[in-house]
Amino acid sequence: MSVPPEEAAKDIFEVVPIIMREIRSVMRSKRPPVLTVPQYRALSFVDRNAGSSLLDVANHLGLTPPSTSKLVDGLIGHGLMTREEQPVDRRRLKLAVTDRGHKDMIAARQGTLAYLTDRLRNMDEGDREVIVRAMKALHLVFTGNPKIGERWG
Amino acid sequence: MSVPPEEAAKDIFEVVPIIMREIRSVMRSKRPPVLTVPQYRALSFVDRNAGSSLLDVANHLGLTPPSTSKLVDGLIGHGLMTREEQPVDRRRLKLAVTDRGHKDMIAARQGTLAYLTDRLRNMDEGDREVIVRAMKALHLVFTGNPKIGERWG
DNA sequence: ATAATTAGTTAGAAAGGCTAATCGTTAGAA
DNA sequence: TTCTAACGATTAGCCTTTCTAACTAATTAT
Repeated sequence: MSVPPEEAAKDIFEVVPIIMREIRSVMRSKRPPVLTVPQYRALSFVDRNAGSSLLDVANHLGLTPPSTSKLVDGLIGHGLMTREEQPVDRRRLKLAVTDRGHKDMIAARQGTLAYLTDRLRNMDEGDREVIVRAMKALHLVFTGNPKIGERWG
Repeated sequence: MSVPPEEAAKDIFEVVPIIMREIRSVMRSKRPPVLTVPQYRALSFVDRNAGSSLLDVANHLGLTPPSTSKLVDGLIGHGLMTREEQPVDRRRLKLAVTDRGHKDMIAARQGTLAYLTDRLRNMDEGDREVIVRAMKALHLVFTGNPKIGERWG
């Protein structure tokens, strides 16, 4: 039986915001320290791509450069990231994650994954397989990249 | 082959924020009028459940009553919702969506669905079926409700 | 050399979220 | 029945996130 794209879109639009709210809520509930979802995403990205510029991060997060600048300001203020000048092109920043930033990022990830894992533990195993396949397909559609998981190194 | 809950959790945590960012970005890009995701969700809920109280909406959105009060204030200020007193219990509000609120909500929904549909159009049909099944399973896990789609009336 | 482009920041506004305190209404118990 | 407890909603005050517009500094191209 055929599944039109409209139907899949409807279901995604219904369910994704619900899950996202849970994720946000879990990440906010850990304290201290607190990492918001964008903060976590920024740390994670720079951690994987050492020496990223501000625009690299902005593109990855889907934020404007000013918003990203403020976000990075905050992370630096909390000692989770550093901002260096590059001799090659003095306009471009060279961002890097500090040890503490790395630790906080891992902690935030673990906390959230533990929560999600717990939610998924009692479900039908076939459903979990379907979810994994769906996430891979969606990742491809929305990023052009078929591979999930580089993020986790 | 067995899919442990940890793996599904990881994939969800990777992919859901990406999709959510797209949804948010599409909803923000329509103008005028602009509806944010929580605004859309509040309108949609009240539209389906005419006469809802503020707490009903707050529970649905997962927000505190004060936050919801502000959100509703904004919607009323833009002429998208009305707030009435109930004679039965004068503490409880009776919220309702105006014609314009209904129209804006439909427009926001259509715009977002059109975007998502477009993204999903060129994918393998089997993948779409997997996505639909995954969304239903996730909806059940995160809401306790197996049924998606009441939202759309 | 000067103009255009690029990277990033600052300024100012709006939205969205929280907790704590308050007000009016209703329900329950002495 | 009265008085107290609980409930629904708002206000006040705070902080964060995001935007757009305007700016500075550095680099590239004409």
